[in-house]
Amino acid sequence: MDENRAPVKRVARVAVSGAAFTIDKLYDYIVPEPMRAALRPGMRVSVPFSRSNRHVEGVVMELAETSDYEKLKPLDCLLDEAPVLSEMHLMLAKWMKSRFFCTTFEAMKAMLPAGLWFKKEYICSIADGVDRAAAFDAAGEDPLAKGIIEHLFSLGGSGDLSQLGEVFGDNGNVVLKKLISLGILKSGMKAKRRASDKMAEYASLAVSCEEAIELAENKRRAAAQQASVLRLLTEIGEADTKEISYFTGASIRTIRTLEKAGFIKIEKREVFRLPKLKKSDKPSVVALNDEQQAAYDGLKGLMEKAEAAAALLYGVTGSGKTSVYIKLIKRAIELGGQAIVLVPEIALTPQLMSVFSAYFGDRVALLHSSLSINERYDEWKKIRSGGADLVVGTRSAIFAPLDRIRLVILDEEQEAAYKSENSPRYDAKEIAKYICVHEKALLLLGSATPSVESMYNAKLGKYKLFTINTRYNTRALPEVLIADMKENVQEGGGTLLSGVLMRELEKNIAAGEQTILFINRRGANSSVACPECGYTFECPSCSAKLTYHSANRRMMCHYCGYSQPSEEECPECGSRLDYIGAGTQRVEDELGKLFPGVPILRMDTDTVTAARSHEIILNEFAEKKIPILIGTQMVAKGLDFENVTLVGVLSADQMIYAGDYRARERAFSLITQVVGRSGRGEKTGRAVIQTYTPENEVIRFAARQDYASFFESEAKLRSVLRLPPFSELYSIMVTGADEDIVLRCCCEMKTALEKSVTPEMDARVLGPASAHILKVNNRYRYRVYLRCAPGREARALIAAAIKRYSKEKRFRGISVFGDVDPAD
DNA sequence: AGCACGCCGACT
DNA sequence: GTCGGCGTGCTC
Repeated sequence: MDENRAPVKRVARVAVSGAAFTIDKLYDYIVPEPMRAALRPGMRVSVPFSRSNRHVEGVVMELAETSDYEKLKPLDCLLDEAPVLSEMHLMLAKWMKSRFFCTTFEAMKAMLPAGLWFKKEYICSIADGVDRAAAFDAAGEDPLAKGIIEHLFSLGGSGDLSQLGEVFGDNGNVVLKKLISLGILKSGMKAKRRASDKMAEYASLAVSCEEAIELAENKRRAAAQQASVLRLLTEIGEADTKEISYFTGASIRTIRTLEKAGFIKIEKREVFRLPKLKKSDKPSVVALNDEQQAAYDGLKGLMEKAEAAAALLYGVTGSGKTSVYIKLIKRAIELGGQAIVLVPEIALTPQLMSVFSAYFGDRVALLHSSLSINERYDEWKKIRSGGADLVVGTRSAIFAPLDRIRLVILDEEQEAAYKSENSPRYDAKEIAKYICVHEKALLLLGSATPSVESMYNAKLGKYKLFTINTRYNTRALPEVLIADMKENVQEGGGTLLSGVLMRELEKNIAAGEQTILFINRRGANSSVACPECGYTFECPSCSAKLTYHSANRRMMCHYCGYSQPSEEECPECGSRLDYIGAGTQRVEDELGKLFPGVPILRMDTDTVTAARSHEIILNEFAEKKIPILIGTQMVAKGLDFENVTLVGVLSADQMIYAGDYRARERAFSLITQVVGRSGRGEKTGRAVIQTYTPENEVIRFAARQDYASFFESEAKLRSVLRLPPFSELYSIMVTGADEDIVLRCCCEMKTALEKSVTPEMDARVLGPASAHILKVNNRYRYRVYLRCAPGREARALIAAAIKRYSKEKRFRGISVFGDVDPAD
């Protein structure tokens, strides 16, 4: 042991979960003597907090010595044996607090798997020293009280409080309180981990192979099963006892007998419930073409320097960025490092996932949203114990507990999915930058249509730019037709499918080739409207329309989760309602009429369920050669079908003109990708883009797959409008039940901000503007924006404003949140 | 946020 | 008298 270690510190500085943003800071606690030796920063502890000394969770950020012990409380207990967060992650949490306006604890909570957290169970039990007679005596004639006491005794003295509430109803709670005040019952709390460690027993031979074989041969018929266990173990060395019993038919008891006899030994070991991976084909050697090789060489050079670096890999669709990633990851591992690969949404990139597992085998850990709590927890443990060199996952995988990170890759870096839409609203790209700077690692952003911000940084030289221009196998770009929907309507056609698209569809069906029709998400949700009077169903507590979900045949509110059964008739005029939405389903209907008998596959939130995943639908599409696939965003990415020679974008306009300043960028990216889907096999593809504004340059650039021109035009526009990356945009959202108070608070905050900005910040305060959905859960939502030059001062101003206005007495009942570069 | 403390009105 | 309403202030 290290004799010269610094003296054990007596004070722990803790980030607590009970503290809101306004009062969030590190709170000091005395570490009781017996815990001092074991306590280290990064461990979770339970501490008494506030006047009531309620027990809250916290994370020890640092250890210290301090002189005024008198006012400190001692911490209750340690919740971990070893730190769950590294020094780097603790620093990251502090930085996230200032960057994303969350508490330090919230930031750390986002870093750890849910399975690691404790679920508090409130229990109620018979008080010490109270026997049956005394308890029933106290209950008197109250049947409810008698029932509760009887129930508790039948449970062995204590029960879950919420369960008791369910069994005995609201009056039960009143009686419980009374019994507690009489001292008959006591309430308590039990902490339980959300995920448990799964243990398995492994058996192996305790004797040599030769002895085991001899033993097995000398066994009598009656002990045939014992013999087969021994034989199996001589062959495979060791195995899970459950598996042994499965393969040999021997019971666990038989195996135990062998252990008692000393022939085998059994040990308990932790096992990881890992998500099963589809084994893909054996990996071939990655061969790079000249451009790929050049990019790889440059990136490798950056990585080997072991200095923080950032690079943008701009490679057109189908240019083989993945091959470059794989070689780079291999190199990072050779250097003794580890890598993280982030993908925007795991469901959309199954191919990528299986490619990585084929190359890196079980040294890959997967972290994504569709893992169960237990699987996720186990993957996290596997990573922490050094069992993975490569972590592949969605946004939160950036927090993977690796300790030798050399490379972080963000694939499709322009995707909005990298920004968290719930608190803490962090941006995985920002986190990746922070981590790479601190770990002296290489950050690699990859995209076929880089975000304006990233390309701008590349042009400034902040990111090193690598370009791959040639498509793999040098396939030709698809031929793009732009269908003017204005003409279509004048000619008496519908508003969904243009004549151009119809003719191309006909050709494709006749040729036995496949078509993908893309409809964007907005409008694909079917809000219910009366065809006669136009009545729509609204959520009673939000200013949002209810949407129909065919899975449960209910109308639901996306914002608060309210739902009601669907109705047959319009409550206003009594006419029959139809539940065919405006989106994919309507297109499917129309196509069904136009091409009777032609199979059509639909992929949207309605048809994609747990049992029928994306993958299953896509396999069906590929294998059965179904002529037409209609879908939302989901069909736009990562799919590669040889027989698809026609792609249709049904309404390009909705994407371009709806929403925030990034709508054009998103539309360009999406259309470019969709068009790129066509003709990935031998045959050249075609694409049809339907629009009411064929002269729109976003559409023209996307049709030509002309990123360079798009970037130039968009960058100029942003520069003129002083939008990111030429400025920074912050939003402060104020919510409250009283619309007047919310608005008054916003106005006052705006004036205050205008006064406190300095000329150097070059700032403008905008708003107040109502949020995209004004009312959610009966709370009105308005925001004030601050647009200014990038810098720390602005963040401090925002943080101060949040603190000040959430405490302001005049604005009682409001909540204030801050957000950087808000997504809507 | 969440909880205790304290100061007022209604009621066994 | 006291139970409980909510306004106020604090959190190592």
